[in-house]
Amino acid sequence: MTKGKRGRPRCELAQEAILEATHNLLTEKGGNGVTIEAIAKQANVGRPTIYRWWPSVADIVLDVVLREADSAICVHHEAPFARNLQLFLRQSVQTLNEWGGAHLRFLMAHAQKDKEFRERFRENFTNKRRQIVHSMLLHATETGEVSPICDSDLLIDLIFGPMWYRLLTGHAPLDTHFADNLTEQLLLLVQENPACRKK
Amino acid sequence: MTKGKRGRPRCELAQEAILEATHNLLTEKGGNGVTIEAIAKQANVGRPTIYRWWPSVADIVLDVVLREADSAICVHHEAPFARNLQLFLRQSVQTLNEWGGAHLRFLMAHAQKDKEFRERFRENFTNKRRQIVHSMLLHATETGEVSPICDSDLLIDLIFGPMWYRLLTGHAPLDTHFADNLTEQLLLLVQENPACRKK
Amino acid sequence: MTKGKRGRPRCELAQEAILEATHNLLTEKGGNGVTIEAIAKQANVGRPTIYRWWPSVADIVLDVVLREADSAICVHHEAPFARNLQLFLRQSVQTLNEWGGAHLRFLMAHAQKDKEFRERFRENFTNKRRQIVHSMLLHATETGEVSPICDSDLLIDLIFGPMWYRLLTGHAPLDTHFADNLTEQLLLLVQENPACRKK
Amino acid sequence: MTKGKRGRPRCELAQEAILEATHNLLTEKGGNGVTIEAIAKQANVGRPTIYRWWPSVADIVLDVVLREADSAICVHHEAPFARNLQLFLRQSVQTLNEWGGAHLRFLMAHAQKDKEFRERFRENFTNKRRQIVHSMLLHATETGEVSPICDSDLLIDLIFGPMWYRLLTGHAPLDTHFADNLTEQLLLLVQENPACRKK
DNA sequence: CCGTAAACGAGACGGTACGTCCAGTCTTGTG
DNA sequence: CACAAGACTGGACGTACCGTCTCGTTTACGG
Repeated sequence: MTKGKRGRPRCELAQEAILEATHNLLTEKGGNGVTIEAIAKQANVGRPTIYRWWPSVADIVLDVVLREADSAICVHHEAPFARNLQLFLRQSVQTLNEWGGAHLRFLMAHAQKDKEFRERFRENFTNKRRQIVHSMLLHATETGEVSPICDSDLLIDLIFGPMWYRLLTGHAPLDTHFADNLTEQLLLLVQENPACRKK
Repeated sequence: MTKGKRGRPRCELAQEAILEATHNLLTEKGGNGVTIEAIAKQANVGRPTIYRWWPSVADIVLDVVLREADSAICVHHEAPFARNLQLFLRQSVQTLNEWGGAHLRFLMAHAQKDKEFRERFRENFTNKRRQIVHSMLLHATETGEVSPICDSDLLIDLIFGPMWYRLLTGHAPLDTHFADNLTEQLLLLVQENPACRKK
Repeated sequence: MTKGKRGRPRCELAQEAILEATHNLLTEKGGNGVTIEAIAKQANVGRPTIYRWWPSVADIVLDVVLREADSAICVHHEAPFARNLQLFLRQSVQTLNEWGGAHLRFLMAHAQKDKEFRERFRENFTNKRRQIVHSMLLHATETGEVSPICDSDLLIDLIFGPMWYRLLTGHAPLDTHFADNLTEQLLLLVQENPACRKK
Repeated sequence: MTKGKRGRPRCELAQEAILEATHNLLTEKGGNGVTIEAIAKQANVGRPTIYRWWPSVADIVLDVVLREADSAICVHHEAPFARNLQLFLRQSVQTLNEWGGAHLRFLMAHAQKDKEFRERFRENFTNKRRQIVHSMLLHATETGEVSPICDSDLLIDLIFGPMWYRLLTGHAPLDTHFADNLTEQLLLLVQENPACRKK
């Protein structure tokens, strides 16, 4: 007997509806309104159907974010590094303000409660985003735009850390001004940085 | 008619027990074990007694952290700024590793779900911590150790952001090595920083 | 175009497997283990296949019982009535103890929840069993072994009622001793019964 | 605040409401409508409140029946045994027809699925009812109205068995005619019964 | 020095959401 | 075209906590 696919194929409409319902609930009612029950109701779907494909609400939100984020990322290596970094930060900040803020705050909150999800989140989102920046840095090093990086991990922390920090605490706005100032400071560290050069 | 105080004075032992029980639950069972119910049981206290003094679990945790943090902060302005910054980061990192990690992760997670608590958290913890650094910077500016700061808010974000980021995502360790490297980079920004100087 | 048979011929093995699986589940796991899902899995059969032939689990169990019961019934009219009655009760009691108890308890329980099944159950099982006794009584009346029966329905209730009662409540064992004692009492009612004679 | 008393004193009111709601649901919608969820809704009660006091729906129904049954039992030992027996059967039959049928069918059905409940049911209902009859028989034996009973258990089975049997299968009506006929047959067994006398 | 009023433990209350089981239907690919 | 496999909607389950609300019972001030 061929092991192949038997049985009713999984209904993609259902998954689509679940993701969309989750997205809508997040943007409309914020993180507290995102419940398995509410999603199921909004998507006209049975609760067990949700559990068949996702282990928790947070994983659905993660899928929503990944799907949107994939289409949003655009880095042109041909452009100068300084411009690229500015663009990346501006885009990130803009996304957080437009729709992604509630999503990411929800994800990070859940990641603190569920150790296994924290790893999935890190693997599928955080590290992916870091790698984008890492490759940007590598490319800029080759072209000589930036000094050789001593501890690129720390540098990347300096890029994402402040954004997350502002997003989560809300002590100051996440605007273009912030993105540009951050860009400026980071460029200072990266260009003519004696601490890096010597290593 | 002197109204004065009638009735039984509030039992401070109860509050003490609640704070201690919360602390123990957090360190032993992690964030998920900290529920009003568990705290009440552990502290041998009725649940309403808790609600009488704190509006939510997170506020108890916040009190636990504030009490511990107050005793942990020690900044000596007489020391050189570079040394002070290093000390501050090392102490912060050490605290997060020893006991404070679970606490702060719990607080930040709850701050995402409860808007009003987010403000209390920001007011009583985040901003307090920022002010310490801010005054350090001001003092160092006066002594000429660091260049005049154009956007001290951003600079402070660059200090706390990476720490929170590592704490919450867990993608890399929060160790002395990290604290020292971060110190080094921050000092570069602060000393002879043309971007700041010119403004 | 010859009509002939198109498509896959229906598999009688499947129905066999379903009945056997149901029987096994009942005897092994008791009434709670008998679900459409479990039967389908045990019989290596799709659930819709079951629904094609039976409207509910109880109907499958009824079929299992009917099939077994048909082969178990053996009444010899030539024997004296007293002996026949004793044999019938002993056999019934023995069947309930050996395998049929779980089956009949399951059937009776379901009959209380599903009105339509209750009628099918009564028609195909209860009444069939009553008729066997009824014909026994009729034959015995003709031979003069028993007095003419005034209300044979009640008499038959007195035969089956106690058995069901013990089976369902479990307050006392269903053993040979019980069967013999019941036989004895019933014979008293049936032989030289003034209440019946006079009518 | 006049909406109703909340808090602890509602305790008894809640249980009252639960029992009444269960009773109403049973009589109106039959056994299938009796769900923990439906009861909770009908009684304006949280589901956990129900679980705090009863382990299952069947136990609630059992309480409903016990409460009603206690008030319905009336046996006058001064009356002659024959009259007493007739009264008992007539009352039992009447109760089953008026309201108790659905309740008892539900109880017996659940007793088949839940072994532990079966014991509670037997202990608190079945055996209680049997003891009433048992004491009636004992008293009648002392006064000489009935022959010494050889196997009173069996005799009691002959009283309750047919009633349950008719109730559960529904093959014949549970009316006064039935009660009187059953009384008549039982009296025959009990008076001048050689099978008993000789033992 | 005793009455009284606040704070206490205990825990029941109405609820919300959870994650699971199973029912019964529908859809597909295989033989 | 009957079948297995299995995904679908949906209803009820029993559990964990929530935040609110009495219950008596301390307990230390104020009359």
